Amino acid sequence: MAQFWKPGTEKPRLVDDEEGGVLFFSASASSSSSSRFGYASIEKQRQRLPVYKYRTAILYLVENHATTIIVGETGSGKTTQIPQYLKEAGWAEGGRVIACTQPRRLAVQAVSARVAEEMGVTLGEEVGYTIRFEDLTNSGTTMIKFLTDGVLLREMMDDPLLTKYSVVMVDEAHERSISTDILLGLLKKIQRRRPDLRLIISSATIEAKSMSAFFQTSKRRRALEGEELGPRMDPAILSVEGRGFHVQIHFVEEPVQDYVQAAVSTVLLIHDQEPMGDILVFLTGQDDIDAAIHLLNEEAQTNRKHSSGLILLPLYSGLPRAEQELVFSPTPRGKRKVVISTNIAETSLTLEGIVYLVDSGFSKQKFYNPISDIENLVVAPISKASARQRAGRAGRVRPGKCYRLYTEEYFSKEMSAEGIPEMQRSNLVSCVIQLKALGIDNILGFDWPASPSPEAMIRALEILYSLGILDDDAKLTSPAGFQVAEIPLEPMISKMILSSNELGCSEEILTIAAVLSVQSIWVYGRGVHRELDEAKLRFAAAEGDHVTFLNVYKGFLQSGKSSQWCHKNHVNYHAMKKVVEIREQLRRIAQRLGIVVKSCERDMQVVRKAVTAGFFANACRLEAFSHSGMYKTVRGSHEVYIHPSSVLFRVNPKWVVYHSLVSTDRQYMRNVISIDPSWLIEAAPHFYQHHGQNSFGK
DNA sequence: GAGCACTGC
Repeated sequence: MAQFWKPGTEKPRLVDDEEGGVLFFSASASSSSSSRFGYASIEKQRQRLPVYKYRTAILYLVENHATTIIVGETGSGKTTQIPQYLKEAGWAEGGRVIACTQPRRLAVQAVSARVAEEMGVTLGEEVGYTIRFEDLTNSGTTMIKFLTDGVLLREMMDDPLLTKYSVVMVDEAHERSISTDILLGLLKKIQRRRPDLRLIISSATIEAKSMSAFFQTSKRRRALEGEELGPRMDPAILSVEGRGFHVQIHFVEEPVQDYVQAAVSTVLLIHDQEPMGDILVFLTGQDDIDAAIHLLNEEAQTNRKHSSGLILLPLYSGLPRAEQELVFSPTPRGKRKVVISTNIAETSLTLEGIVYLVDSGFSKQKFYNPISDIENLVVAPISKASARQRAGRAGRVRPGKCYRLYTEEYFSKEMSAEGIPEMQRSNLVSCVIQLKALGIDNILGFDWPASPSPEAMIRALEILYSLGILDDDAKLTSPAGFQVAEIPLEPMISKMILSSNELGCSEEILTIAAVLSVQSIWVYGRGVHRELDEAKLRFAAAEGDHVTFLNVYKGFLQSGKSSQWCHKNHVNYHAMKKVVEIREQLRRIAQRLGIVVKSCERDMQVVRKAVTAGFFANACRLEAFSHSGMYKTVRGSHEVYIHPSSVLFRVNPKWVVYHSLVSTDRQYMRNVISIDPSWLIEAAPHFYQHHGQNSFGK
């Protein structure tokens, strides 16, 4: 056991040649372990950040290149400093604005607050931010604006050339979210019309080359532009080192059979043999995490000396807020904290004090099959980029150790360098409608950083056509198409809202739309399934989950939005507050679109019709003679089941539509409502035209 | 009979 590990090293930093006119600054390899001193002035602190050494170089490159790619490791200070350098160099003069996008709302808020503090200004004035539902900027005074990439996309609908921005910095571009990829594609287009616009793409090492290739304009274009004044069109690449400490990498010598068991053994091994310091374990989901904690607890009972002093903390998004926050509490003296986490700890939140890292090499990832139109969540191997990111989590406070539960040979020979961009793993309905709203007609010919499959594109176009959002020429219909594009929700939900106007149930449908937009309004946790089921029964509606949501919402309002009421009923208080907030936003949007907000009172049939009008593509029929509750999708005859969390579980109405599928050993429909099949033909004659009368018989 | 993570006027 003691010789389980074979030390290895991380792949060295990519230091590349200068082919194709790409300028490359290599960072010095110094292990920057300079410590921060307590009372240094903000200015001194800023100068100590690794990125400070590159201030002049960055400003030079931005001045002279249309696109600059910054390869920066965590802790380099690039996100907070570069926008300030740009402002100091005059890029915000004359009413122009410097934009910096982030993939996450929380990051936008945190970073903008930090920058405002460093500049000694009030947040919302010179430095501001915009996220969905929150605009803390002041047009006229805001010079540096942080925003989510999705918000910047929305801004393009009003101002396609982003004329008020002088520089757009796309941060964390290596995460390759759908909105980042759309944004990169559009920014490249804008550059041709606006030579004055500068782009900064911040990316992890491993992605820098493909980013550079993407922004490289063709030789012919460059020859044409060569004579003109203006920035060079070829991208520059600059590498900035981070502030992380060295992390020693260990691989297993033989492949492991069971990564949960291996993770547990490794935690015990570290606890046995290594000095104090907290451990972070990456597993794939709640199941794995609960199993690992169970095994470690068992160990604690049978072999006390092995595991005494371990504090076991699960971490995943579905965990109630209070339990999530335990991972941030300081470790008591003489104890060792073991955080067992999903990918949430890889990007979304940062744990301080982690010294040991156990990497299973797997995560749950979404995949999309355009033929069946089904998105699956499956356990899949992570990429080298992810492995590297995970390892880095162990070196934030002092040198750390990373234990990888896969072999070095597997890492170097089989693990893919980078993950598959989300664009190539998703249903593209939302993406297509956004591009259409931005006036991009030739979607199949769009210049993407990573092209989605034509099948997925065609499937999205087909569904949008059936929803009446696109016409025969694949243009947005008026008014429905333009209205759906305005609503910041999944197009199927937006369509449901539009239909509710005609059906006279918009009050109810707005509530349902808001509930479907939050993760879950229920509190679920280990060992409380039965209590949750009982609580649900108090609200359960025979029609299905959507109508059940209406009952919960009504109860919540009647309780005076009480957190105690939520606790008593296993309802997630934070989720319900968000529902109220989103619903209010949707109500305003609906009114702006001319929707009359009206209640259908007790008539749930119209509510079900409105849901069907949006979700007809997800219609399923119970298999006759099936006692196992097996359904088949009307479109593709795929085998699906009602999720056990649904109020219709075991009720099994003959016809249902679902909101989403989750797949484990089976495909489970989540959020299900019973319908009458005749509504399907009413809602989408084209979609179901090839089905004869018989297939809809009762 | 049971849920990776984000996000949008």
